[in-house]
Amino acid sequence: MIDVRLLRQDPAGVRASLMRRGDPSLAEALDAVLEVDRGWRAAVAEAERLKAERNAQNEEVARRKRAKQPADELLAALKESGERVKALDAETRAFEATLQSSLLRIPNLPHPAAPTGGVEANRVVRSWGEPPRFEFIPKPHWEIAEALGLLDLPRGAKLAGSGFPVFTGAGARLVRSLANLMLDLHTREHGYREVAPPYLVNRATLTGTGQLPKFEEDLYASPRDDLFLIPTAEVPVTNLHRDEILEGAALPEATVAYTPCFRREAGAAGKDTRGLLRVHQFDKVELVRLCRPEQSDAEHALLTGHAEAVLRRLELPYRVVELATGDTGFSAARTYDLEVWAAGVGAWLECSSSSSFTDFQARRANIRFRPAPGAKPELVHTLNASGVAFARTIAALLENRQTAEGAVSLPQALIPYFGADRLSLA
RNA sequence: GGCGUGGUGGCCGAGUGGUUGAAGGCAGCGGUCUUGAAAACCGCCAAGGGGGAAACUCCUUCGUGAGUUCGAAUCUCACCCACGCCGCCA
Repeated sequence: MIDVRLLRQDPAGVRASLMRRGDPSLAEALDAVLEVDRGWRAAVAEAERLKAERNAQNEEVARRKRAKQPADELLAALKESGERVKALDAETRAFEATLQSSLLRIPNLPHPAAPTGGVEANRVVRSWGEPPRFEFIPKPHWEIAEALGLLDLPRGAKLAGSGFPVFTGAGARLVRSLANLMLDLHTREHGYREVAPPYLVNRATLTGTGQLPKFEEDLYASPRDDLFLIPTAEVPVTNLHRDEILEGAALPEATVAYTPCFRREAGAAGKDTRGLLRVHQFDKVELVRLCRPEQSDAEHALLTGHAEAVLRRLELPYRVVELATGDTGFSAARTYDLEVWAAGVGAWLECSSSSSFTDFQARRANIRFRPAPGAKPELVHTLNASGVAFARTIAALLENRQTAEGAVSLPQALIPYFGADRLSLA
């Protein structure tokens, strides 16, 4: 959620910043918020005035009762003003509800340094590794996986529908070894605390990180229980400290979680969806950091580096793309995507998204910290990055490291986890 | 899923309609005493939000929401959560 006080203080500045996202409808949304806010403030001021008046009268009533004096005329006046207070309270609540629901649908303000524009303005900020060269035409991962018995897409479709892959045999073992490799890397070398959170969460949790109320249709839900399957571990992990005040000394806080992710990806059928390119369920190791506001830019760089370390460890060539304002997600102020090269499909695949959310999620989730003992609480800044998503990483791994004989050689770092140096038929 | 009990300040725990924002205890902070510490004794001490340079001041808060009432921690309803027992289940 954006800061209402900032909006009151500098409506033009907020508007200009939001407009960098390139969505004209945001201007109207902002006007609506400002108008509701004016009404709200007027109602609150009037209600406060009336209540103060009534408090004084009530005290007098209590005093007279103790003194056994009559207070009939005061009671009559109180009854009358009570009606007005009730009406004003209802009005205030209505304003509040409207204000809240409008604000919850306005995206974060872009980071000043983020490039302005749509996807065409995204820029590659660095890259690592060389795309492999082959003496043969490299196959796409779904062919490799089928030949080696790593993946059973038809049976996944039978169980749940297309986009729900079944990893089989060495494929399942590969998933497990990747999870261990990534978790060990982040916990032992990058200092993250590991958690295993719920995969179903409530509305408050999804509102905290920004998926609700605006993107309910992207989520799988259990309506009877009013619970939703997490689209990313960011949701439960960031919300661990919802409605809490952290000690300043506890920041920055770094948490890692390995979970499946469930995404409806509605209307995404067709191109770019074959094999593991776009699925409804995939595993991901997620990194979440909470920090002081002044730390968040440095934390963002550090976090992105932690995600990159996974791809380096897996010896997968990748590039880092800084997203332009129009391509940046709803809650994020700035995002770097990590795109891994996949030789079989001949494309850069997004396998991690590293974002800084400034205080946007913290305000929604009410996550604060105490800058110093005894000081007033302030909102933290939240950041997260995939470290990394499995499906596309596995696709890249199979495609880049396939051999002429139809096997797949594994990167050094993965061998001890997997227990063999290659995936092959034998 | 059924029945029951309960949710009060950092913690424990009083409190069934009017100085209760909340007794008492513990913890914490300051002091007396002591070579130092402990013990004992005395004093202070809820949180969050708004305004203010500050002194200070206003608002909100007794699980959440709604209701009754001039007035609610206290009465009514709904919901959430915790614990116990039964049932079911990996």
